Amino acid sequence: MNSKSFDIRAALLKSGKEQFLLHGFEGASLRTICREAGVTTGAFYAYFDKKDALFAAIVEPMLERFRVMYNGVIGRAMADVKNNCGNELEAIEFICAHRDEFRLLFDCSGGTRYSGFRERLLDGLFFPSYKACFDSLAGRPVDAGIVRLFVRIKFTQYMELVYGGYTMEEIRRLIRQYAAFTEAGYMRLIDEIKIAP
Amino acid sequence: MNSKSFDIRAALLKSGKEQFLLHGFEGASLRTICREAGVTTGAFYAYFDKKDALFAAIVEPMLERFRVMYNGVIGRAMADVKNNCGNELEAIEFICAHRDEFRLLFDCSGGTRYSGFRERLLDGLFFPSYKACFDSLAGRPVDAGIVRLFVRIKFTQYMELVYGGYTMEEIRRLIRQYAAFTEAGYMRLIDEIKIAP
Amino acid sequence: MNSKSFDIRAALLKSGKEQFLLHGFEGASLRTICREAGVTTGAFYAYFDKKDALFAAIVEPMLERFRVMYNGVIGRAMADVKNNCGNELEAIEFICAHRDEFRLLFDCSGGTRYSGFRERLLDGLFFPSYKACFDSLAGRPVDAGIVRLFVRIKFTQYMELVYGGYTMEEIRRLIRQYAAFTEAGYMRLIDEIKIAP
Amino acid sequence: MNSKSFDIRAALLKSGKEQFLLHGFEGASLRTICREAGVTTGAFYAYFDKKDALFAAIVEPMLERFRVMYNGVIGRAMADVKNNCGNELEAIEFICAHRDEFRLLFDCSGGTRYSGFRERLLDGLFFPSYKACFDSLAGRPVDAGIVRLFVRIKFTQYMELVYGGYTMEEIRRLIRQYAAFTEAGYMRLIDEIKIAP
DNA sequence: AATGAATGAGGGTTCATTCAT
DNA sequence: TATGAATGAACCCTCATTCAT
Repeated sequence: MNSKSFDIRAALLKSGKEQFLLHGFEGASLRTICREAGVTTGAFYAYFDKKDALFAAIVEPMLERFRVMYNGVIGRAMADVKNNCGNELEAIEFICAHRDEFRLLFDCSGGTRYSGFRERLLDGLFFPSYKACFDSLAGRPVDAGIVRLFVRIKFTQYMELVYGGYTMEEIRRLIRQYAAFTEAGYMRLIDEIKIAP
Repeated sequence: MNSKSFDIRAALLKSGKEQFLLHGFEGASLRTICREAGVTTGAFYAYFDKKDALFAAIVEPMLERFRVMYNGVIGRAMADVKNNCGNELEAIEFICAHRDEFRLLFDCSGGTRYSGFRERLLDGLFFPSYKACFDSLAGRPVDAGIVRLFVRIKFTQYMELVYGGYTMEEIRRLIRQYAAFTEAGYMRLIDEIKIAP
Repeated sequence: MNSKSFDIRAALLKSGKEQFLLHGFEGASLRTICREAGVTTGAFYAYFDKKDALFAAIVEPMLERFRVMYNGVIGRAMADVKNNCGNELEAIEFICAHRDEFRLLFDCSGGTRYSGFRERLLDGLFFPSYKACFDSLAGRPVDAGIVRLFVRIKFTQYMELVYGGYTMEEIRRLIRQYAAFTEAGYMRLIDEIKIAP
Repeated sequence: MNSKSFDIRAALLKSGKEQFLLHGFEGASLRTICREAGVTTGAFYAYFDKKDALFAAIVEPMLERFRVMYNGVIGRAMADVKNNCGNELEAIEFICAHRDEFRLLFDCSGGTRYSGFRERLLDGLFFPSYKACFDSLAGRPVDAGIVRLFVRIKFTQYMELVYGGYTMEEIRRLIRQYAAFTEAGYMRLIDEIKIAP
């Protein structure tokens, strides 16, 4: 792969990302993607098998690292659930650094192999790990519904930060400010989990 | 408009809502919509100018009432910001009662004039009214960023409830339960808004 | 279906038959078929689901009658195997009357649901019925290989008549002339089948 | 042409033959042919002008020898038309030895310059030589139709043997067996040619 | 001699929209 | 008012062929 083909591949990834974000996977036109990349439609298929492969190539490199990272974060969060703020910040920073890719996965992946990614992530990855975390904290199985809701709300809150149009610097500040809002309530939730059935 | 035309129009609105929810605006086929409504494609254009007009006709009646209602809610919330929980519950009940239409606007409106509805709602409607509310409470302009975040987070929390598959009864219970989590922090936020620059 | 749509359907069947015969099913272009029929490509799909459905619509009506007729022919041939010449003439006349459709099925059906039609016809329909016929004549199971060969050769001979560019009148004459050639040998084959192991 | 070019050319001929047999000339992909040959698409055009030239290069060497051989066979058949069975066996053996190439010409040549090869072979080569043979035997012009039919039927019979999945040994045996069927009738045909107008 | 990226037309198919009836 | 056939552009994708390297 010489530097020119690298450029074309990169240009396709770039315009693909743009078009998928604008119109969703199915709504985006390969012709437009190619035109924006300064390439004919035929050339596309020298780089990607199908439309779906372009989408995958945009998100997969990030996903690889996300999977690795998330396992580390969740491990540490399990070990120290009260002070998992630092760990979560790490995760948020990662997501912020790849906010486009996550938006692709959440909102623009209909018709790809990643369709339903958000639900699988929440119910298949975040929920089980948080459930285990809370169960361990409470010393007993806590209500699944409340955990599920907690996970989804926590997650969407972070997504608001990510998609709110803030810079990473602003996000760091907002999280600090917001901690004032959540910490007191968070402590109460932990207590309630420990006490209530 | 006789009763038959009314039926056809209603059938188109119904099947349009179904198909838009299933496949999004751009993904939905007008032919399928017409077939499901038991109507020919030609007949469609006797009732609606274009595909987009069908979408608008589905959401607009609800939007009219929502705008009216929201102005009422925000007025009362302004008057009693500490106990706006009841007011918000009214709004949530409205959204729950029209959750399909809101989901159309949030997740299925790409390609319509309502594309980006969520952002416009948050930044153009909710944010200004909450900002005014908080400014009035604090007696001075409070930090716009923290208000904007507050609005977005509060909103997404409610949306999780609305789209979490809960019944209205469960939602009421969850909001009460969840209040344990938010109240303490909420009070602190109010304090901070009152005190901090 | 008004007379105009009937015309278009008929025109599509006609130009489809022509193009499929010229270039085979896969080699034929739907755009060309439509152009020859004086119709846009989009219109095609008002009459046929897919390219394959056009092919099916061309051959299926004839096939229906062929199946019925063949069962009749084979029944009579079984009853009077020595003088089945008349029966076979009936079959040949039918095939001649639909020689284009048979050529489609034999030589131009790659890629359609009828792919391999010739082999299925010979091995699945003609062979079993001739085998039964010969077994009954000989009073014992005759060699399957010789029957299979007999069937295939007999069949291809007839196909030569059909595809030889002869008129039906010429074919009748040739079959009569040709009978002089085959009859003597045919008698010997029957004898051999009766005697040999 | 060094040995490497020879290898590449040979590899292209080999994979070309395979792909043309599998998918027909038009259905076969030049890219696949090149990939199977372990060669880039660009390299192909160092050896062949166009796709069609590859097809020609596959069948032409065999065709050259076939034409030479056929002229010899027909010469001897002319000299001894009654016992031309041995001569024909020679032709069949040749075809068997190159059955792939003949199948390319008969069934896979649509779109090449050899399209319609079978008809040209029968009407342009076999028919005239058999016609001359029979005219000479009868001492006068015999009916062209009956000769044409004779040629076509004889040919298709042999082709059934060649493509029936038999070994050369089996084919020899079947021809002997089948002679029982044809000989008697064949004699009558000769007589008829000699006598009838 | 050989590469393989790039072309651009064409493949089958679906689409929102129009219009003669 | 209502039809539904017809349009023609656009969809994703594959093709034989070319050409700068």
